[in-house]
Amino acid sequence: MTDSSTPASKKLSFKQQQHQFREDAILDAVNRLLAQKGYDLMTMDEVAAEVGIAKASLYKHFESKEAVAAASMTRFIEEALSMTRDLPDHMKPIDKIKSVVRWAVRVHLSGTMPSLPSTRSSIQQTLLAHEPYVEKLEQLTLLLGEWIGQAQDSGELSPALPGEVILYTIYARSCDPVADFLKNGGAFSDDDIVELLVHTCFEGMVRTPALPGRI
Amino acid sequence: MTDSSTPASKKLSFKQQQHQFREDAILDAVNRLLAQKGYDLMTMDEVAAEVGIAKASLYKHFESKEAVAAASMTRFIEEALSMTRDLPDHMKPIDKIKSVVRWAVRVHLSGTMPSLPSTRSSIQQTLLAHEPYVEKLEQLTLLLGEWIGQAQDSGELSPALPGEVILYTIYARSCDPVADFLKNGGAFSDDDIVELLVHTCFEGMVRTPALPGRI
DNA sequence: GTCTATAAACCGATAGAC
DNA sequence: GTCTATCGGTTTATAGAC
Repeated sequence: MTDSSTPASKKLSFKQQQHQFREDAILDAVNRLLAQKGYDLMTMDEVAAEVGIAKASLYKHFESKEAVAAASMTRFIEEALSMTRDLPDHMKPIDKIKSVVRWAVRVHLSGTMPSLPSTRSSIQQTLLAHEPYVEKLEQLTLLLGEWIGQAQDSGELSPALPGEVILYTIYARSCDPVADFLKNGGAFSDDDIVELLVHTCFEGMVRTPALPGRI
Repeated sequence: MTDSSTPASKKLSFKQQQHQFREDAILDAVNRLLAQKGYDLMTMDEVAAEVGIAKASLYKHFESKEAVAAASMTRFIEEALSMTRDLPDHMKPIDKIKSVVRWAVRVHLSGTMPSLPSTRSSIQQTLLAHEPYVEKLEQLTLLLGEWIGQAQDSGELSPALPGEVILYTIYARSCDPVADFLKNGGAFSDDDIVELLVHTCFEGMVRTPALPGRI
């Protein structure tokens, strides 16, 4: 179904290209709907309507609602992983970590962040049983964990905080509802919101002595 | 329906007491289910089963699922407001604010925090049209806004941060999924989790010069 | 593969007996 | 007010024609 491996040829046939294009369109729609309404409120009728095909056609590409959501989330994690791996080597660990959060908040604001860390979604356990997703997530966690350790060793992140706390906080801030509230308020640009969130995430809200006038 | 005003008598009749008791039991169940699964995944069958009555009886007390959820949320906000108002006057504004967050995280960890700031829940707009809820929420916001301003004036909170950002962050941290992750991890006690969350919320995750050994 | 039409399950809400 | 039984609507998933 999602098998795009064609051993002995670099180019895909026209039919395969069309198939791949259609599947990408489906995943785009799912991604958008997951960001807007979350898994439970998203219906397959909506997905089909947004793609512009019949619902039955949808089930020729993916065998269930859970499967299509898992595929969408997996594609998203792959993007996050590839973005993270592409960060230049010369950056300091703390700046790499901040870049990841910055990227995630920006994606969130653009309305294409599937609601990841919602313990209250019925897809959570399905996702944790979906190996491609878990695998990529573990690789991302490994990479971030390394940088967190380095940043703690160099004193850029607090060594007194358990690594898991920092890791979970980074993941959680990527879907922080504060971004939605501020965007709905309309008083700030997306760039402002990103910087405000990254600041409160890493520096907190207390007065820091080294602060200049603005933030 | 929720009319408990009996003008000329301090005591409620037995029937009224029983009615009130039953309604409290319903709201308790709704509160628990809202915390566990959120509004959309909560079913009226579950609520009825948890209370131990038939679903039709539920509808004698509340006219709809939306109404019963709104009543539960309103009762919760009233508790938060009353807890906030009861904070001793001699406390510094920053400590009052921290106390509110501490209380909220503790409630969250106890499994009785209805999922408030979920922009992706279908009850959000219903709630904002429910006057008793909005009224209490505004009073709470007013109180917190005052303390935030005072804490910024005295330099305990960063004056460079817009007040709305601090306010929204306080609300958001009360339902932070990080608490769930850490609790599921099992490596920390509830007290530990509360302190870790409050710390990252106010002090951030960077190394603060004034830090002693632990946190 | 795509469509229309429909089955099967679930859920919010109600009817009517007691 | 509480119950059982059921309606009406929605949603996931599929059958079958093209």
